[in-house]
Amino acid sequence: MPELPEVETVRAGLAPVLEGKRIKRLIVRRKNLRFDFPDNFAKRLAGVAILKLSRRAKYLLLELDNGETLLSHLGMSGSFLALGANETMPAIRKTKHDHVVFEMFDGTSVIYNDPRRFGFMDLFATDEIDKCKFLEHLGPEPVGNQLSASDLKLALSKRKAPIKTTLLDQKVIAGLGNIYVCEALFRANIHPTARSCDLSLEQLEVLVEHIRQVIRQAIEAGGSSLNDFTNADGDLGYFQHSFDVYDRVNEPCKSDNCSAKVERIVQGGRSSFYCPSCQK
DNA sequence: CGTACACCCTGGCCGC
DNA sequence: TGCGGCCAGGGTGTAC
Repeated sequence: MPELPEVETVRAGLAPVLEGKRIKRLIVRRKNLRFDFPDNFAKRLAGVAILKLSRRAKYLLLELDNGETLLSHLGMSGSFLALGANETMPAIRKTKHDHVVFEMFDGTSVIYNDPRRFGFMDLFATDEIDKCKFLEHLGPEPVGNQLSASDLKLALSKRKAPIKTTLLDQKVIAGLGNIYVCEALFRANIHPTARSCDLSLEQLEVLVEHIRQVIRQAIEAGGSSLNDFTNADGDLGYFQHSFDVYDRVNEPCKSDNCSAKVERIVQGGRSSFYCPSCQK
């Protein structure tokens, strides 16, 4: 489900609920999600305070006051819901895949739900979190000033694979997923099958600017809700209404003076949506 | 090292 | 109403 903007939306929603608060009890209803939970997971978190919520790529990081950091990945279908002390579970909500519940001393609960169980949670020493196996090879964040067209040019120089699949590689840019790669390539007028190494520095400058822009706009919109993505308050994002190409096969291109229809191809087993007229 | 592909898992939707 | 096939926001392991 979630790409960078959705994870950032979750982080922003959970921060006021969890930062500075202490965990009373952790309920873990399965022994594993994608991977086994770390040893004594619930026991290690009971009584621990959460200092700070941050995000790296598509990872949510909860810095704890015991010297450890809880790293959480939402996979394709993970979501967190915060329930205040006096709030009750929405009646229509499906609870079958509520796998982890954080019960806080102040009475709030934070529930992790993940039908497909591609998500996972792990614990690492806070001072080594950047070197943990999940984060150590990540490329630059797309927003902020770490991503430059010249660095990207170098990273792509020996890549003959299509730009679409290369941009999904988290070692190249961290946090992009299928939706925002499709959208950024459309805005930059770059065809998804273009060979990565063939793109000029000028094209990459345009691409980098559009990646930054689309990610920022999606964060402002609270992410994209395709089927059921909601933020920590249970609300839907609305960036899906702004898609130019994603999931719009056979619908008209949104560019002025373009009469083409959006097409879909499969690359690396994933759908790519693009305008055959605007993207070269 | 780069690339292609199967696979992990559940659920929604579509055609029959 | 049921069933098979296909699709889905991600990442990893393997073979070449």
